[in-house]
Amino acid sequence: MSNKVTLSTIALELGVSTATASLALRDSPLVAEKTRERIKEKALASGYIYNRRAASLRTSKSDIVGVIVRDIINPFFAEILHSIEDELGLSRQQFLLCNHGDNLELQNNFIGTLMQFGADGVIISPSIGTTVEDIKMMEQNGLLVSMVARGVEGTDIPTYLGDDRAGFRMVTEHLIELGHRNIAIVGGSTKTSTGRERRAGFEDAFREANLEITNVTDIETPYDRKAGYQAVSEILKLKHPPTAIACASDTVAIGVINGLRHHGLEAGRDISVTGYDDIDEAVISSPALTTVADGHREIGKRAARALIARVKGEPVEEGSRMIKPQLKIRQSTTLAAQ
Amino acid sequence: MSNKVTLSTIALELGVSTATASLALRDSPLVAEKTRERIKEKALASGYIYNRRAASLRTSKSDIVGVIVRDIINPFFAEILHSIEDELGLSRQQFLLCNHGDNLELQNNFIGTLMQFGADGVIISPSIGTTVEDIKMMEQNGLLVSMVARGVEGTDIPTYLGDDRAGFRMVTEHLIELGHRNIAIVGGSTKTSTGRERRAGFEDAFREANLEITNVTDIETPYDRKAGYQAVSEILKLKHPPTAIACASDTVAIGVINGLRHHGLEAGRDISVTGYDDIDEAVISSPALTTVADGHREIGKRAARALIARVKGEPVEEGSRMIKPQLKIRQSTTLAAQ
DNA sequence: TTAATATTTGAATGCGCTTAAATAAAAAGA
DNA sequence: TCTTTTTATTTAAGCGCATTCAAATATTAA
Repeated sequence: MSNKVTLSTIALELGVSTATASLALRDSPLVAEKTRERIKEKALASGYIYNRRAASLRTSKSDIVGVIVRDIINPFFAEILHSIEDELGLSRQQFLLCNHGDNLELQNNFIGTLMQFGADGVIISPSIGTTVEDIKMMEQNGLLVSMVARGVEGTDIPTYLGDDRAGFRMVTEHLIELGHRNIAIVGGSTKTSTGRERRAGFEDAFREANLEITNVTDIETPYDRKAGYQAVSEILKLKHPPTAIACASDTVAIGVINGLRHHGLEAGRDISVTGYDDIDEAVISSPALTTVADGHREIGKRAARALIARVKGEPVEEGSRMIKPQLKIRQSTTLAAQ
Repeated sequence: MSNKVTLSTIALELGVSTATASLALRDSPLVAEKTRERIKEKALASGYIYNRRAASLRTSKSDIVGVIVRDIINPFFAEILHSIEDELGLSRQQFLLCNHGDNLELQNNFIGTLMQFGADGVIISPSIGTTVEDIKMMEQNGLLVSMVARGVEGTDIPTYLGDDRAGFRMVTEHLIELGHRNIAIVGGSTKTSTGRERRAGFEDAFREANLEITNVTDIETPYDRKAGYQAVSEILKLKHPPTAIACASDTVAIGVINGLRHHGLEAGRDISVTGYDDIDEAVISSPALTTVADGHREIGKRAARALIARVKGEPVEEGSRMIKPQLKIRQSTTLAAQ
């Protein structure tokens, strides 16, 4: 183990001051070109490693941000994380990750840890139960915030969302056009704004079509395949089973499709199933999923950009913080059986 | 923004030294009970936040480790990450994540960054091309290493792997028993040890059964659904299409199943398909996937534990670093058509 | 040649914490 | 009462870097 080489090691060996060395390594114009080269060369040759902790202690900037999502196993969040990662990489920020799993305590513990690390900020898809006070507390402690996919009412923190109401209205309209009147909703929770918005979009579509909602089964589940799979048996037990199932996410929809198949039913032929999100998998699953592209990668990117801007003290890019959804009609929906 | 309250703020207000305050907050027996309580109370009341950067500068321990995997979008790694996260949480370590995507440069850049942050160690599933020197360099710079899912030949760094050779032999034996002789292999790369091991296991099974391998198509692809989906058309074009497709991962297998369905073929009826890994999704996909449980969550857990032990200076738990695989026979395999 | 200005470097300081060594205070023993 | 032990607290010295600000040197103008 080579003895640690620090700035002063280099400075000493070269007979300059640490100040000069520091400035040289950061390409300051205050230091002569020749000196700079000598210093940089020496640093490289002696295996110098910049100590960010020391620098950070001095500058009170850490180049660390927190990323908090519900669960990275969910492709929705995994894909968002990817776009965040890309964006952070561009400005050389690293991130500490936390899956809160809608456990508020876990989330807030992690936030405390972020503050201890002197994180510059946090990109968060907040847990159910997160309050305005939680957010305020972060900002007061120097943790800049940017929110993604879920918001918290009553703050003006940059928050990037899909337009769930509009999106869910779109799928519902599509199903109505196909003749479906008895539609089950599977997945999500009315404890989240997202869940409520989707329900509202559903009702919008019916109202717009001058139809009464006579028969709606609403099953709240987690956003995963298994939940969708299991919901099927519940649905098929109903006195009047639906002719279409509108899911709150693609993962749920894929679970539903598999569950139906288990019961001998094929989505897109015997029954219609829609997803939501348009994850990578949607287009290659079978049948290819009719779903809504909610721009989740885009909101991830924008949330990251907003945070970076805030950290740099730049103004946050103007423009809508809500992404327009797009209906993707594929093979999992079909005409309602008469 | 309240002015920063530090140890010395508290010490000053209470008329004690910062040393006492520091010791008190960490429950040192060196400080009187009454004093400790006073200090803790004050700290709480004044909103004191422990500054880890300062502490870390002093102690040269950061409580940060790096986690490097190929791609977190892959459920195999996402599930491994989860078990790592759980394990790290138990000893209050945070992690910086990096998806290298088999880009060596990206990986090594990140490793450099970890050193700058003074990370205690790194849990890595190394990129293709990682050399023994790369690993040595990390250790020499104080970055303790523990490897998972992939190894690097020629080091005695704790490395936790599935037994891919044994596992792939198991699926192959299963397929042979079902009467399959013309089996295609899809996914993976012989550039990785994993890829080579699987191929060896495949050959083991044939040799053991005293069969010649007369007809094997080996398609190297990334480990994702799309790759599996696309490989199908290639396979179906063959003069002698296989009666079974053994995939290198469950994700590939699911892609293959969907691809087959696109061509009107149903896995588990017209053709057999096997996966590998036994990710959560395997059991609820349809048909439920015949696959090998390779204990990936377990190796994640063990790799994390090993690293933690090393960081604490404790001996690394003894015992095998290779997990015994287990064959999971489900519905995606069936007798070979005559 | 001198004065004025621009360029380059160095010494000192502090960021907030930990820790070994030193000191002070209290308790116990003689 | 005076030591000796024991217990409680403080002093002081960094950890490695960035950042004034003043000093030294080089450059130009007068």
